[in-house]
Amino acid sequence: MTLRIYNTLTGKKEDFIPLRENKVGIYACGVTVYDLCHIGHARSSVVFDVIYRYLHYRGYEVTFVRNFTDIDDKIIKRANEEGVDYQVIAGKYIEEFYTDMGGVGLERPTFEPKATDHISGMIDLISILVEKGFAYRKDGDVFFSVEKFKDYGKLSKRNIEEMQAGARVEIDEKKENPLDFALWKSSKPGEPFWDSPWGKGRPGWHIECSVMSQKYLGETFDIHGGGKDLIFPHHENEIAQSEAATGKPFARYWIHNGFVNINREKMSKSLGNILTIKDILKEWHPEVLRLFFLSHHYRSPVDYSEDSLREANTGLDRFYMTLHAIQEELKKPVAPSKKEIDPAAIANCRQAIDSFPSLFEEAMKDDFNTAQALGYFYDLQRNLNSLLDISKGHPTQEIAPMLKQGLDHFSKIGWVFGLFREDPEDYLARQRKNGLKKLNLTEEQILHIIDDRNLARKEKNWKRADEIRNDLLSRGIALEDTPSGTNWKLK
RNA sequence: GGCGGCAUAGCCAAGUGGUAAGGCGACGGUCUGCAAAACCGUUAUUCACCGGUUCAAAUCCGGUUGCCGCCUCCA
Repeated sequence: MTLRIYNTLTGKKEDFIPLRENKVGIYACGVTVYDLCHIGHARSSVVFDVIYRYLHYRGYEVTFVRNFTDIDDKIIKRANEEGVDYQVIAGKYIEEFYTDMGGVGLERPTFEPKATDHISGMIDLISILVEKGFAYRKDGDVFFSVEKFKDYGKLSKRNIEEMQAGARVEIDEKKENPLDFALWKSSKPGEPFWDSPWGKGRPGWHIECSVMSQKYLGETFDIHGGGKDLIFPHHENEIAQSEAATGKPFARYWIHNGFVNINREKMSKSLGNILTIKDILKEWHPEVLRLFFLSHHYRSPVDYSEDSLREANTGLDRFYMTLHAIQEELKKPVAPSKKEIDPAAIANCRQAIDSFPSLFEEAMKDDFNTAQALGYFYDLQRNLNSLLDISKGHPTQEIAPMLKQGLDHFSKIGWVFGLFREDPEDYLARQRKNGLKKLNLTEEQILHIIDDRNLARKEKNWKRADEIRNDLLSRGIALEDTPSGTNWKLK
C-alpha cells in the first residue's frame, strides 16, 4: 500500500510518508518564459502531471505548485532584441505555455505563482540570509556564501573542494568563492529593477523557488521536482538558501525526470534540433505524446524519433478501436446467455478485468512505474478483445457488465495518465478526417468506391473486388469486411 | 579532471536476490471468397564482457569495454 519514491537526496527508493497525514505538498519547477516550450518541457510537465494525478487518485489532498520564472537574463535579452519591455516577452510566453500545455492535457496546478509577484518575499529571505551571515553584499549585489552552509552539495553529491578543482566556472572577481551564487543582482542601466535594501536590482534565479515553495507549502514540504539538470546548481542552491534561512529541512523527497534526446542527440540550440510542443502537436494527437513518455520510466532518458511516436500512435489507435468496439457492442440487445461459450474463457477475462486496478496500483506505487502500468493496460485490452470475440455482436447478461467494467477502468484509471479522454467515436472519426485531408480524398469518394466493390463482391467477382481493395490500399486506405459491412481506415 | 547514470530479443521497454512484463515487427494457426481486424501460439536457457559473494544474481561486489548526463543557461 505504501508508495515508494526514489529520492535524489538519498539516492534510494523510500517509503513516502507525507508530513501531514493524507495531505501532500508538491512543488515542480516550471519554465522560464522567454521562448516556446519544447518536448523536454513537455516530458517534465507530463511526469509531474501524472504524479499529481496519481497522488490525487490515491486519495491525498494535493497542493501542487508550479511556478513561472518571469524575470531573468534570457528574458531581458530577448526583450532587448525585440525592443519591448520584458513583461511583454514574459506575458507572451506564459500565454504560449498555457496553449501548448493545455494541448498536452495537463491538469492545472493548485497555484501557479510568478517570480515577479514575490519580489518582496525574496527581499525578506535575502535579508535574513544577510543577517544570519550566510550572505554578503558586494557593491549592489548579494551573494550566498556556499562555505557557510555545511551541507552544501548534499543533493548533487559533490563537495566544494572537488568542484573548485575541476571548475570551468569563470571567476567572478566579486565573489569570495567562485561557487557562491547571486541572491540579488544590481541592475544595469535600462534593465528592469526593484528597490531593495541593496539598491535597485533584481533577484537571482534560485531565490524565487525557495520563496514561492515556502509561501504555498510551508518551510518544510513533501515533494520538490524538476528536470535532472536542475539538481545542480538550482536545487542545490535552493536547499542552501532555504535551510540556511529557516534552520529546518526544506523539501523531503526530491524527484527528477530524465531528458529527451532527439534521434540520439541532445537537444540544443546549437544543434538546431529543438522540437517544440507546437511542432509535435501539429503531427500527433496529444495522447500519442503522453503514451510515448509514459512507456518509459520517468528517470530514464528517452529518445525521440519519428518511429517511436508512430509506434505510440499505433498503440493509441488500437486502444481507441477496442474502446469503440466495446461501445458498439454495448449498444446491442443483451441476450440471456449462450451455452456454447466456454466458461473458462469468461472466467479468465473476468479475473483479468477484476484484478486490473490492483495491478495498476502495484506498478504505480513502486516509484511511479508507468511503463509497467501501461503493460497492464495492454493486458486488459487483450482480454476485452477476447471477450468481444466471444460476444460476437450478441452480448450476454454476463458479458455486457464485464465489458462495461473494462470501459470504466479505461475511463477512471486512464485519467491518471491523461489517456483515453476522448470519445472513441470522435477520436476515430478525427483520425480519419485528418488522414483524408493528407490523401486528398473525401469520405464520399471512398464510400462510393466501397459500394462499387461490394457490388462486385455480390457478383462474386473477386478479381475486381481485390483490384479495388488493392488500389485503395496503395493510396493509404485499408478495408475491413465485417458481418455488419465494410469499414475503412487509414493504413 | 571531478561526480553521477546507463548497457535486457530485430527494434522500443519493465524488471534491483528466487529463476526474463508489455509494445512494435516477424512467422504459424483460428476466422475470411481472399484479406484486414481480433484472438491463440512461436519469436532472449538468457540480461555488454571477465571474475567474485550466495543454496540462488539481469539484479549485490570488484574489474574491463562502450555510451550518456551534470560540473556554464537549460525540463
